[in-house]
This record gives sequence, structure tokens and C-alpha cells, in this order.
Amino acid sequence: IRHYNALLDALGKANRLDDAESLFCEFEKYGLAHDVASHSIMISANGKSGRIEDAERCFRRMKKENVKPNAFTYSALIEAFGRAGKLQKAEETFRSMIEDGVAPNVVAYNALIKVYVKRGKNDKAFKLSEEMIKNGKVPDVITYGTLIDACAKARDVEKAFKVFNDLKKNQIKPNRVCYASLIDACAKGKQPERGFEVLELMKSSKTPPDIFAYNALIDACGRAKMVHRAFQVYDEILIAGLIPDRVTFNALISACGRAREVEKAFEALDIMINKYGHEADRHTYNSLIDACGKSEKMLKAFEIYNRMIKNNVK
RNA sequence: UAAUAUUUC
Repeated sequence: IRHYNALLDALGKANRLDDAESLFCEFEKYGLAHDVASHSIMISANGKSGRIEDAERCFRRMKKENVKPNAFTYSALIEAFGRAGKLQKAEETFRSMIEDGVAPNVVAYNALIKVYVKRGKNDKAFKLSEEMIKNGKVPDVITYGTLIDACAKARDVEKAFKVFNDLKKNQIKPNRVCYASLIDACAKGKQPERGFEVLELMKSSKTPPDIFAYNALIDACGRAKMVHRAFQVYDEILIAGLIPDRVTFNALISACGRAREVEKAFEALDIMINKYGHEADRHTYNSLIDACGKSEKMLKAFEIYNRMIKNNVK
């Protein structure tokens, strides 16, 4: 059964939902009964593909087959509802989890916290993190990472650092995600210098910055219209032996746009395409058009727009 | 065997 579940999961992760569904239905033929993992995999796979109704259907099917959902199942369902923007259903799922006698674990809490953050309900996110402690669950690095991200989205730099300090107070070692989120908070809060400090902190904490951290820092420079420094960070990426990705260039182009440096934006575009082989995506086009607009190069903006349509970028 | 967080906003 484990091998079949693993196969189901692989199909789901390869976005081959129909194949996964077929295999799921053939279990009986092989003399296998679906277990809780089989069902959870199907819920998760459908949820991740944005097929929330199918995910719900899988959950009902599970009940019909008298297989008891566990924490994995509920977490997957909460995540699925969150992805679909259905906050109430996510909350409802969390409650029914408790009613069904399945104690929410850290992952279930984290999943719902994330839904709150996604919906901009930071108060509820923090409240739930406190509630989890009251219920004897220990927030993990993901809990803190999610909360730091919540602060970033609210542009609350001070609170982001406060959460980061809480994390350390609780003897948790911040990982790259936490650092990148913290830099993102500095970016969104327009405090690039603190972002650079966090980058240094990463280095001194034996957590070499990854591309996420660098990209967030480029964005920090961009929002402060510090184009030159943004490109310095880009150089540092290369020195660190990392490969700049499309986000790197999009952030650079966006930075140029904010500072009305259209020429530089196109230089970055050129390097992105011709040196790294990254195709322009909708963010790239957005930033380019924005850059042209800000510099009153409307003709150029229309040209880019047409190129975007031609290349079928949605 | 399955569930949760970060960058281009």
C-alpha cells in the first residue's frame, strides 16, 4: 500500500490528477484498500491544483469509505481551502477536526495561520499562534516564518524583528526562509539598511544567504529607489556563486522602473534573456511597461505590451 | 507512503 500511495503522490505532484484518480480507483483491483494516507494524498493533490471542489469530494469519499481522517488529512484540507481563498471553510475544517477528536498539531495550526495571513487577518494569525501555545503546542520555525511573513505583508518591520527575537528566545534556529522573510519585511517597510544588516547576520550565523534573501534585498533597494545598490546586490549574487533567476531580474527591472532608469531596465532584460535564458513573464512585462510609463515613453510601453500579447504571456 | 512558511506585490 505504501508503494501505491507513493505512486499516487508522485502522480499528484506531477500534476497528473486524472492518472492519480485512475490509480486510486484501481486499488481494489489490486486487492488494496485505501488508507488514510491514500485519501489525504488525493485531497492534497486536488487542493494544490486549485480543484477545491474535487478536494472536498475526496474528503466526502473518504468518510463514505469509513476511513478516519487524521491530522494530515485536515491540514491538507485547510491548506486547500486557504488556497481557494475560503477562509470560513478553512476555519470550519479546523473546528471539525477538534470535534472529530483529532487534536490539531503544529502543522494544522500553521496551515490555518497561513490562511489568516493570506487573507490579511494578522490579528487572527497571531491570536491563533498564542492559542496553540496555550494548548501545549510548541510553535516551530515554520510558525515563526509565517508570522514574520505576516509582518512583512503588513509592512511592520518592528514587529517582524520582534517575532524574530521571539524565535531566538525560544531556542529555535532561524532558517533561510525566516531570514528572507525578515529581509522582505525590511523591503516592504522601506528600510533597506536593515535588510543589509540581516544579510550580514545570515553570513555570520553560518546561514549563507540564498537567492530568496538576495532577491528580497534587491527589492528592498528598489523600493528605496537605490538602483545602484540593487545592482551591487546582483554582483554579490554572482560572487556567491549563485545563479540569478527570473525573480532577480524582475526585481532589478522593477527597481529601475521605480527610479525611472529605463535604459538600465532594458539592460537587465537583455542579460536575463540572452545570458541566462530566462523568458520574460508577466512580472517582467508589468515592470517594463511601468518603467516606460513613468518615464513617459508610452510608445515603448505599447511596443512592450504588444510583444507580451504576441508571446502569449498571460 | 501523505499535510504547513519566504523573494518579482
